[in-house]
Amino acid sequence: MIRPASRVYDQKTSEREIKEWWESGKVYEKVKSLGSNRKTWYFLDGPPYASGSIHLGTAWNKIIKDAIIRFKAMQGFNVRRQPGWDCHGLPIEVKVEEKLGIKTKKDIEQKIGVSEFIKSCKQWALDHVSLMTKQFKDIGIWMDWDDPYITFKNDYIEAAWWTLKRTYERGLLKKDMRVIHWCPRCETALAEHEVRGEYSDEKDPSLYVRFRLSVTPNEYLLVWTTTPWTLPADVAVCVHPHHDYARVLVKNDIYILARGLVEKVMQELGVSSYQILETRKGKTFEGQYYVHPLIEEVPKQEEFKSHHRVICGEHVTLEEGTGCVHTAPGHGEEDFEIGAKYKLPVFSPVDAEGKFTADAGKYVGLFVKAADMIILEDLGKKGLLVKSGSITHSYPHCWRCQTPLLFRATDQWFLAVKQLKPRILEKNKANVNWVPDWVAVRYSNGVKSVGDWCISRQRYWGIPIPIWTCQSCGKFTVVGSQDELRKLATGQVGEIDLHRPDVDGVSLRCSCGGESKRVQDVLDVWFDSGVAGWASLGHPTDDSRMRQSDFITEGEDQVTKWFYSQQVLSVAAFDDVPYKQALMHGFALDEHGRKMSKSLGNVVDPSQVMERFGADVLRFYMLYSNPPWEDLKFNWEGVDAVNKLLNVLWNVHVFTTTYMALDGFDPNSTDVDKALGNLYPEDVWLLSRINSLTKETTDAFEKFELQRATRALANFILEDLSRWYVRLIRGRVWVEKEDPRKIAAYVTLYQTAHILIRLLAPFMPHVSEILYRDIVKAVSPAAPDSVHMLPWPQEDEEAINKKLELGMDLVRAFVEVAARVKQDSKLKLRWPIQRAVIQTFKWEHKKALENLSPLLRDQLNCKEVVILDPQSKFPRLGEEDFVSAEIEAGRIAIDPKITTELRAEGIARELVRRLQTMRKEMDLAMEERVDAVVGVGDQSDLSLLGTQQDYISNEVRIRNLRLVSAHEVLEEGYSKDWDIDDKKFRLLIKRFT
RNA sequence: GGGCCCGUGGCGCAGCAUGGCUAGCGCGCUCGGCUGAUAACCGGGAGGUCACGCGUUCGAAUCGCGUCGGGCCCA
Repeated sequence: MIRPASRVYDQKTSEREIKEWWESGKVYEKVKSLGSNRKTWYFLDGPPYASGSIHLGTAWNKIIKDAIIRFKAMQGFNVRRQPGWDCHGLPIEVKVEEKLGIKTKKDIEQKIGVSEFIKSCKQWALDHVSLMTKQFKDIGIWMDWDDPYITFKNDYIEAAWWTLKRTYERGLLKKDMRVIHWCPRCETALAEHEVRGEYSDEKDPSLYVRFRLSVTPNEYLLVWTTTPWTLPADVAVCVHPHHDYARVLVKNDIYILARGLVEKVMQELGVSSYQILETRKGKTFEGQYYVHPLIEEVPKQEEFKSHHRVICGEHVTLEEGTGCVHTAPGHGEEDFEIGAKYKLPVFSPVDAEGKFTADAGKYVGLFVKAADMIILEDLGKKGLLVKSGSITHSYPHCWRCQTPLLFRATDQWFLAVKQLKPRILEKNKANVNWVPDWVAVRYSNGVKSVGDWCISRQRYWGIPIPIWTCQSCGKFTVVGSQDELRKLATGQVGEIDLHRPDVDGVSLRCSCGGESKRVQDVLDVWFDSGVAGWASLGHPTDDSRMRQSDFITEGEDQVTKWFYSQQVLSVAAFDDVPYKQALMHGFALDEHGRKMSKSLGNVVDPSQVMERFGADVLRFYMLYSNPPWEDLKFNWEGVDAVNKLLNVLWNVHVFTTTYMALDGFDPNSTDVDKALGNLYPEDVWLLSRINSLTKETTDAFEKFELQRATRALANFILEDLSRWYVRLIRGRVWVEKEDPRKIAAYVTLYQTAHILIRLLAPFMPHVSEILYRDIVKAVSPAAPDSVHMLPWPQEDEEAINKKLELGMDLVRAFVEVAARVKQDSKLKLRWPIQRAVIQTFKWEHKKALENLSPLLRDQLNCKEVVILDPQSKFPRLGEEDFVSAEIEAGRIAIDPKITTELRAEGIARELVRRLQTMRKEMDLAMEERVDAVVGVGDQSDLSLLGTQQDYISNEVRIRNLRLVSAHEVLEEGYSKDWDIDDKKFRLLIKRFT
């Protein structure tokens, strides 16, 4: 039995109840088992980082995924929907350091101990996995929460090891000394992509230093730098070979600098009088020796004297500085490269903490930035400092601790991405469908500009790099699995957690007979998530473990991160890309399009939205306000609009269930075929619309244009269903007898709702479940338990009638304009009119209106409608006193004369409305009958209303209706005085029990 | 400095691939109306240099170039 739904929908309570039922009834498991022998659709979840709690962006990400997953499951696929968690890496290490109150790597090793530290990191990750899992569940995200992939599990680590071994076998893994970004606080290398977007302004010294040429005592190379601390490591000065350089005489000294910069530099140095002695190409200075400016302070530089000269490099720019670039191969990328060409020593007298080593002579023990001022002083004392000032420039910082990064030359492990690039681009182009399509451009631009990938980190909480180096022969061994480790180990390896410090304790036997020790590094976390495609399926042993994901989706920052790292590792290990379709989504910004940040105080927490509106509203809103790939400007008013939509949907449900319950409507015992034979045009129309909607929603889903789907659904619910169809059938459902035309409306409504709730299910999983329960499960106990177990609706092309849909649009347009005309003529809408004349401009439109004229007549509230051919003569204003108006499709004229009969009907309608209001105020049940007295102030109206008694009684469900003069209303009951059209009325309703 | 995306009434969006009606919709404001599903709805009104400039064209919100602002990424 269908029962009337409660009048208001309490989202929070209902959603909680539904979730509990999903849990207790194992509904998710049932849905999953439906798919077990169907075709697999492999979705891969990009693992969120398990440190904080979820924010709007993470919520949006999972909401998009969930909607698509649910859609695919309903379409009949066996959807792989395992969630993942990214658990390793510096962010958690930093949090744990804070928690333990420690600051340095020494503290970790000496105060806490690596083992304890790892334990704390693991616990931190687990705590946050469970916190975030709960938060995702609250939003109604359906994934395998009990069986996620977790990057710190042994089998996951083994998959990463296996992958690394693959890269080694293919000659893509190499150890190299490189100059890379280094965080002196975290004491580790950072990869290119970790530095991306981490530039912010930093104030640094800006100084001009002169390097004296060895042979000519008063001639100098003029050098500009913002990092005086790199001068102790300077070994050469670089000029551009093809640019002009000038020898400039200032007082008794000669300076060499780029010709094009002379004026600018002289002005900056405050030199007004100078003379350009000569201009030569940079190349001509090559090989000229200079005296290192800190030769006394840094005795080690004595060893490099043969290198202290002018070299040439095309990387030198004339945009700033002097065109003479001091070169320290140990502290700059370009310096390192040009240094390699000239075989310069890579001198880097700086340790992991950013302090000078003994090689730096007098500066030993100083933090490099702190040494800046001292170096400045020393240069000043020696008369080599020409000018010092300061500059604010953009400089990279550590993404975790905000420490300004240094460049430092160290031994690191690299993946030869440069070598792999052409293959990545080729496979990507052939095998990946990017959504939207322009992301493909963004992606390949990113790949083209990328260098080799530094995968080693000098940290603890990460996948240990499975490389062991022989202490005697230096050969290294890459281990691909736990088994292999046991086989090669010198001793017995029992149960082992593959993290540090346990793995560090395992020594291997080298083929030379020597003993191998593990390299101390761990892997970059982006390596972890990069292998998710196969690591989540278990430890691979061969190529067969490669399975392409059918679909992945992440935020736009991941284009050069996760989308990229996956492709690199997959092409390296399996020679193919690991996913077929990638949808890039935007960022969740505040309502003004600014980034949400704690410092701006504009952060909106998803739980705030849920608290006020529930999960369905949050979900629908986030998929409604934007295309997924654009940034979402979060806006409370928009959320409110969706809430109203939900309210309207619920009201339609209340309407439907109320009347169906009243009439005991049962879709299973009703003769549906007979009812379908009695359909009104508006019924046929609604069935056409719901099928058109199905088509549109499916198409939008397939293209991941989720906003198109939600907007079409919202439009249907508001415009077609609530504002139009319900209005049209109101009269029919009010009829009290068993009327086939009423049943036709119920059948139509029922069939429509049955489709609608399925279309809504991926977006609003809770409310659609309730609607399903109330109208489907209530009458069909054998139906599946959950709406989410139903198949996705397939549109019935036969039911789609575009001509009828067009006709109905025209009806609505004419009804709308008629209301305007009446209002302009001061005719109340409720008062009927005699005649309306309509003319369309096109035959096609006239044909579309066929069969709709009775409907038009009712909705125009008139006695007679004439629809003219496009070429007929249309009544002009004045000709018959018609009032008229024109719309795009045609025009309409109405007769504004109010005859006696029309007046009677009009007053009757006014009375009905007021009596209904009174019934409502009395809180009468809808079908409850009453007695009523209508007291009329005006005698002529009293006689007029005689013809309307039946009408009034019917509409208001009155058993005995008395029409009397107003002063004669004296009985007991609920009475009220009214003023209608300046006439007095006294109405009285009496309930009888 | 480079790549990609976005910029339409106070706010949030549609329209733009295939240039052409009076540039639509929702929220908000305002006046009026309707209502036994509806704390819903309908109609009128005020409110727009379609970021700006130049160009192509008979005609540009729509196409091209440039500038400015926002976002992500790269340097």
